[in-house]
Amino acid sequence: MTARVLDVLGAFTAATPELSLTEISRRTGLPLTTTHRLVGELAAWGALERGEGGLYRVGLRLWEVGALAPRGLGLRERAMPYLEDLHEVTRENVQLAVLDGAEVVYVERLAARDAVSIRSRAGSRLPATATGVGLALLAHADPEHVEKVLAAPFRRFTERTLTEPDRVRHLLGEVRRTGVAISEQQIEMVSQSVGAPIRAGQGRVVAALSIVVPIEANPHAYVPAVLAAARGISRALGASALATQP
Amino acid sequence: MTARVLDVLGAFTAATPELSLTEISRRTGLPLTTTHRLVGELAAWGALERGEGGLYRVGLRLWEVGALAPRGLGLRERAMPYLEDLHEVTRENVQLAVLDGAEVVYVERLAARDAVSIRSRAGSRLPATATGVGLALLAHADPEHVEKVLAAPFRRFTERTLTEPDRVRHLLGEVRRTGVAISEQQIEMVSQSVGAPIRAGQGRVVAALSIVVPIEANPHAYVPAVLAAARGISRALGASALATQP
DNA sequence: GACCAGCCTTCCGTTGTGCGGAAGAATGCC
DNA sequence: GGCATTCTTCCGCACAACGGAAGGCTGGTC
Repeated sequence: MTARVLDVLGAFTAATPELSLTEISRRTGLPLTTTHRLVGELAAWGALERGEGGLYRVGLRLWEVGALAPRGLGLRERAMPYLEDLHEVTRENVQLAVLDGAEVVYVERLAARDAVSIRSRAGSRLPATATGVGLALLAHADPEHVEKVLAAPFRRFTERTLTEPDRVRHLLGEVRRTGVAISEQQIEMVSQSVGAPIRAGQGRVVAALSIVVPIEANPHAYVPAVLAAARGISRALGASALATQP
Repeated sequence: MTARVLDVLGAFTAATPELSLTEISRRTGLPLTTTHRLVGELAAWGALERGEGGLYRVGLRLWEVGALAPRGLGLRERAMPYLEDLHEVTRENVQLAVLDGAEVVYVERLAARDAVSIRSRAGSRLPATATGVGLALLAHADPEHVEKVLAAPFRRFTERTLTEPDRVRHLLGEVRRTGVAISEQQIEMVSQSVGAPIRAGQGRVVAALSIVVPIEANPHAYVPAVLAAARGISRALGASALATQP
């Protein structure tokens, strides 16, 4: 029955953070009565909250428990000073992400006012092969895992989105050599990103950061600043036993 | 049985973000077999993750769902530019919090390198009456709710921590008049905070921000900057129907 | 190398808790 | 006022969750 509780929580998305009881029932496929009961129990604990209009939303208590995730806010807490430095120095969007299967999950995103707009937000996911952070993470991931990722279907956003496994393998080799991943126009035609891996104890790559700049900009100009921030965070994590990815 | 699943999640704390199976069983009072089964189901979904040493921790998937909480990351996402402005201009610690019962929950905290150290982190809680953000929130809360809060036992941190209901009532009146809450030496003897309410659609107070400075500083000097940031965030939230507190 | 303590995993008989259809209340729209 | 939709409550039923027992695994001690 645990699965049902989690299905209810999984019904909420970034696009629809507030749902009616009936809508939750529809999305989870559970009978209305069952949904009513589960939602009531989740609300009593604080995992869900009910607004004035009768719509349910994720509650503060769940956010608090979620905030204990070492790979979530735990990571961003320690990375934050370096992200802010990079953000201040470059005046561009800065992102921090971890690998989860074939996707990256954005743990933090510092948007810049006049910068090119980006579609990620904290908590959102994108395919690893289509992002600077993802390429930086895959370049240092277990080769078996990389092959699994490349064997799965690719998701396309623009005509520049990578879709051939061999091109990705080649690019990952370049990333390993240069230490940075440059991803051009894969998500939006107007932007590119420069990503670098972040290491924790024993040198394992546990996260990546990237800066997102307009396609007209020279990405190589940002490489020193991105690498400096990534190294700063890596040093900050050096004493921590933050676990590696699968 | 929903309660058991949530009890398992509730076993994790900021002090102990990683737990063994036996420890989870101990903390929740559940038999080992039951704990094993529930933890396995939570891990299969991604709400928990198991590290190499066999310890469990809150998983990314739960953080992602938690990130959908409008009163959590939803709020901070929109507040962030103003928090960063305040942070940059003042070079002090900046916090964003919401009221939950008799406590405030910190949704964001921007620490400053050379600033007085503070004990809150995103996801942590403190009594509302003992903090700048809490006083700013209570000043504009439903009077019945305020009386409930004042009727409960007070938690003391320093000899300056407020513990008399009448003094709090008086102070809340001042906060309503001046628009800001100054909380001196209530949590740590070396610091004080300046808090201001943040309003959403229809003028309801839904959150508060504060700046934490050394006790030697003149708190009134920060009032204009704090109010400006609070008003900026309030305007940013004006178009949103972010719900009010209970 | 043997032994022990502590932790974790698997099995399986038992039972009580979760299930969900039915009926009705509430709300908003025409 | 009638209707459609959503939400709430009741309660008989059955099966999925329960958890003790047994055993495996690991690391430390002698």
